[in-house]
Amino acid sequence: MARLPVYLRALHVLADRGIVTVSSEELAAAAGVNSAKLRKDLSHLGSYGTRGVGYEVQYLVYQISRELGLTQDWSVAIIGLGNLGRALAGYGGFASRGFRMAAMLDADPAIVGERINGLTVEHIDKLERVITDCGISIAVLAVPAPAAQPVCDRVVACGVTSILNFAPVVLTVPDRVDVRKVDLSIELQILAFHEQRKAGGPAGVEQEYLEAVDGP
Amino acid sequence: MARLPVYLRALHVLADRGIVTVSSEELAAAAGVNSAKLRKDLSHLGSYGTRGVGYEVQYLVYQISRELGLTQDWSVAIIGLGNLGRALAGYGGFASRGFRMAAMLDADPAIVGERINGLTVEHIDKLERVITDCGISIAVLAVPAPAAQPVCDRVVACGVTSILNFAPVVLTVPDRVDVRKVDLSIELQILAFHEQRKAGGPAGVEQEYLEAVDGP
DNA sequence: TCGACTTTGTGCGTGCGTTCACAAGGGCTT
DNA sequence: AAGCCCTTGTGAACGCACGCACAAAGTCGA
Repeated sequence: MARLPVYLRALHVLADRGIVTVSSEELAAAAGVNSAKLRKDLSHLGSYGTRGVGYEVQYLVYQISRELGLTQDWSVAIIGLGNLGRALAGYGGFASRGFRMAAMLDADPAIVGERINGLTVEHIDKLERVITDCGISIAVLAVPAPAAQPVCDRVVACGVTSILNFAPVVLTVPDRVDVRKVDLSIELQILAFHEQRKAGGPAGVEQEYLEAVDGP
Repeated sequence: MARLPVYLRALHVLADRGIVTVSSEELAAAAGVNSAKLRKDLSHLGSYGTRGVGYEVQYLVYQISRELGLTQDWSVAIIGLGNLGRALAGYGGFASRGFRMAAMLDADPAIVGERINGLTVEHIDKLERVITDCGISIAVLAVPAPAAQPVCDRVVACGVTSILNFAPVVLTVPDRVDVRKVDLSIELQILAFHEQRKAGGPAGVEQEYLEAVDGP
């Protein structure tokens, strides 16, 4: 389930506060979901709660981490070290969750060779060798839109089966490969949509289009 | 619908290629969705297709833009100009879609006063004035986790009703406010989950936990 | 030891989104 | 002008996820 990471983060916060036990009601509130939904989610992992008491925080952290595969380390490659790639490279939330930044690749000669977060940026020509040598299992694509599909194809050819794509394109991959997409522009557009509805829905109709195309 | 921006982007690509007309089948393939779903989505906007022919690309671009509220300009404030905030400030996909970067705010004295993308970073103490003066309707939060909720509260108090949150916390807001969350760490965790399932599911059970806690 | 209280785990009804399949409708050819 | 063919728009079935509400179960106090 896609909600497990949210629960996990809430549990980490509770653990840091020294809280030992938590009820489904409390945890659900912290995670921003319905308590019945949370209990059903957790029950799919097994019966880890104690009736009348709740869930033991540390134990639940471990169980969810194991379910998510965070008890083992995953080697991640960042491809494209522009503004966004650098932000990702410096993002602390990765290393603390079992993700190891293992390689950085870029096509720009001005960027290749630079050291970011203790890693040297390699040229993308070495992609195949770097991915194989570093045992990369997850690739993060922060490249320009036109480069995304070609780079994706090369990465997949190396055996990578998980891709996090920040480029605003729909990637085509074999069935065995998982792709998750983060599109910053789309998020803003969805907000604009709701914002507009609050303001009273789309203004103008056919007339407006004709004016926009032909002039008034 | 959350898919409209995807359709819109696909249509822009088609328009750039000089394509005048597109069938639901083709557009659906370009957007990576089922053709029936696409037709149903579009029919909710009105009957903009021609049976036997398809949809006129330019006309559809306009209709979707209008539905999404992209025919008017939205003023966006970026709060937090760390690595991620800078990446967002420099992201070209915003300006080209009717979003205007109107203000930048940060708490770090080393960052305040800096010019990024033609805008001067203001101190967060001026948040209320800047948001009011610039007519901000959408706020982008790229601040550290502990700062997110307080900043969010201040922004909401200024009348902003759309927030794009990059901080890894669950924001509490009044009902009238829309919040969209982008959590980079969660995306990676979901990929790790699927990656692990491909590799044969979670390894080890109870024994592993006891070892992790108590030592072997 | 027993009873009352608390909290988990889950069966069931509901509502939404997806998809198939087809009828309605417009263009193109003859 | 008429018929064929293509594509849209949509009715209906399916499946899934959500949430209510309750029984099972375990704890705590007397």
